[in-house]
Amino acid sequence: MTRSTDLHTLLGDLVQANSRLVRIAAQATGSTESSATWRTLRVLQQSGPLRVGELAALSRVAQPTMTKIVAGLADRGWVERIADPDDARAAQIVVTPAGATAVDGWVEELTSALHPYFADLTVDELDALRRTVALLQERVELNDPATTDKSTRTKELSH
Amino acid sequence: MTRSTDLHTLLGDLVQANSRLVRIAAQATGSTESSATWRTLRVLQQSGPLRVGELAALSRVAQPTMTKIVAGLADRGWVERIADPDDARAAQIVVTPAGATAVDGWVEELTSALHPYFADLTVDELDALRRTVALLQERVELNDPATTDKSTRTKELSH
DNA sequence: TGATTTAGATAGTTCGGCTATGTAAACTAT
DNA sequence: ATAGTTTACATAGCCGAACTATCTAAATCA
Repeated sequence: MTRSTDLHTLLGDLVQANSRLVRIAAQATGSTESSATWRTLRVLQQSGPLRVGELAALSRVAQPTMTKIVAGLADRGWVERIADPDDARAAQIVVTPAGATAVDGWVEELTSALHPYFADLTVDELDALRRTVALLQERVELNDPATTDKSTRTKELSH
Repeated sequence: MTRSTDLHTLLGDLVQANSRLVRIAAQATGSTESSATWRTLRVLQQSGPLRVGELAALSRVAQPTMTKIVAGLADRGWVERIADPDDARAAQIVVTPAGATAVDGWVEELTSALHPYFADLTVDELDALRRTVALLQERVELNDPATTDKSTRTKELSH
């Protein structure tokens, strides 16, 4: 049905399907905490301690947005600010053990909720899904946004 | 390859990658209109005229949320309410030509923004991506929640 | 030292999500 | 036929997450 040359259509469909997947996940978990919370914790978990500005850039949100998210996380005891001895303006944000437990629990809840939708995949389908996730991670996950120029990504981003 | 335990991880990674993709798309387009707007218009385009309640269910949001979204769309002239002669409580929501133009433009903008990230896919990668999108659509797109029997999904949407 | 740049916090707005509840139409049962 | 119930949607009110603009304070530089 989709033409092989129609990458545009494919990407549009991908985003739409993703959008629906996120809605399903949101409803299925019934989590009172919201997506930005978990997104931020996962970035922190995978990248280690970061400053607010770095975290904002990696998460692709504006700095004041991240300031608020971090404030919320700190309120819940899920992150801590470690003062930077060399720069009194900044602090490293680190995930606490409680934060790690919370995010792990949420991932478990989320994946359990989605599992029924994907429990009966064939081997081929699973393979395609696995390769696509790897692909998306390679292209999209924790890579620097355009503002932080890396010569290895100049080509893609300047297009 | 320890498939069933892998699936959990895979789904978690999928959602996270999706979440990042959506952030990239949001920033790349610089669209002032927001995702719920386009999501709703696309659902309407693909399903034809719907009542607010049907639209909310298909979009997996609460009915008052959809009431607000539809009000915003109507303000912009992108949808219209067609009174139902048989039920004075309800109206069919239809996309106007202006709405169709707007959503098409946004999809074009979005996919153009994402294109550089995926322009250099190999044939195999493209194939995996295409099959995954088809898979996601089958599981997730415009279908009822998991409680609905799979064999009867996809039917009750047309008209 | 004084000026500039940088990191982050505040202020203020908008939007999209939710629940609870109101209202009027449609249905149902007597 | 009407009273009560159910249904469809709107309204009200809350909150989180996103944005821009601006402020403060620290670091850096001339």
